[in-house]
Amino acid sequence: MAPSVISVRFVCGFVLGATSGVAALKLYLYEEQKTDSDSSARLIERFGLPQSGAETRFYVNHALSYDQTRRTPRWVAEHLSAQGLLGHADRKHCRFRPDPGVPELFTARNEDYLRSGWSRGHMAPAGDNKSSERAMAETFYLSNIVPQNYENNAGFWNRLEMYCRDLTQSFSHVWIVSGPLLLPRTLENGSRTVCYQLIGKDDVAVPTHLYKVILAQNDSSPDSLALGAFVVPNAPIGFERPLTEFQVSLSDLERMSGLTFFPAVERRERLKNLCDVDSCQLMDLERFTLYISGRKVASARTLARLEKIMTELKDAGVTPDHYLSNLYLEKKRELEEKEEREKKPEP
DNA sequence: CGGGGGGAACTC
DNA sequence: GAGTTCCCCCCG
Repeated sequence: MAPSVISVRFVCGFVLGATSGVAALKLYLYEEQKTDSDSSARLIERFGLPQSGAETRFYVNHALSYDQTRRTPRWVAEHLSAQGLLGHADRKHCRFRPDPGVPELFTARNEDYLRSGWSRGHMAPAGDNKSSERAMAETFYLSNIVPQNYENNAGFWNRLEMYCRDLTQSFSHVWIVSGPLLLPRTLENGSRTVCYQLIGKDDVAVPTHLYKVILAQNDSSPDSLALGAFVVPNAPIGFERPLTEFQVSLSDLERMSGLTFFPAVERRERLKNLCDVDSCQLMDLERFTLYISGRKVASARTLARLEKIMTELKDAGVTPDHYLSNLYLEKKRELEEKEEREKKPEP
């Protein structure tokens, strides 16, 4: 079958200097002051003022603001705790689908992503919602999804999400805000320019970067909050790159994103650096490979598949640890019984 | 854990 | 016949 023709579209724009922003702020303040005592203020909104659809949307276990222009979220917020991560909801029972709460005119569709060269990357991860089938299903709404590099999604970003879940072992509460960024770059002529790809008939914007803000708190010292902000390019990132390489200051991320994170936190100047009070270390290659192999062993359905997983692990130069070895032996017994049963009732 | 794809079965 | 859904396969 011939490969289908894929139209690739890009959006480019210039980033204005900071001075115009200051001017706009002054004008805004002036207008607001003037219209406060002006009855004609009502006339301007007789037929309503434009709506952006950026209001906060609440789901079982996450909340987000949707960007109707980019067909992606602006931000997605969630709260993690050790207790809340327990459960057995299975992503195999979930399907990516348009968010029924987003107007059809502005929603992304699966066809936009399929064969686009980009994967559908969760912002609130499915793996954070094993406690509830509904909560997990809602994370598969395309309002929670951005076009993400395959290797990044399955690799570095995946390990970052695992690290966030691990934090619930050290902290009572972990709040996370994740989202896409469309960052400018400097062209050869020196101009600061935003340029990003659009995919599908709905022109879903491919972010240049992804961000994650992590806020952690312990019940034992609730006044002591630790925060880390990270900006990750939407591209493959190898195991040799530490998470700390991608850490940025909160204010820098706020400048980039136009968002104010955790506005209700008092005394922000007293926030501790997460990477000072915690390792901020992602899984290394060996541990990650062992973990992935464990998941594959658990889901193996034939002995042939099971043996292939172990062979590939050996070829990768990784020795199974006790956990994986036991998992393998249990699975082997289970599959041997199963395949024996399937042979017997032959008519 | 994070993502794909194809095909059978089903519906209209 | 086209579209949808589910199941099972695969990959890093």
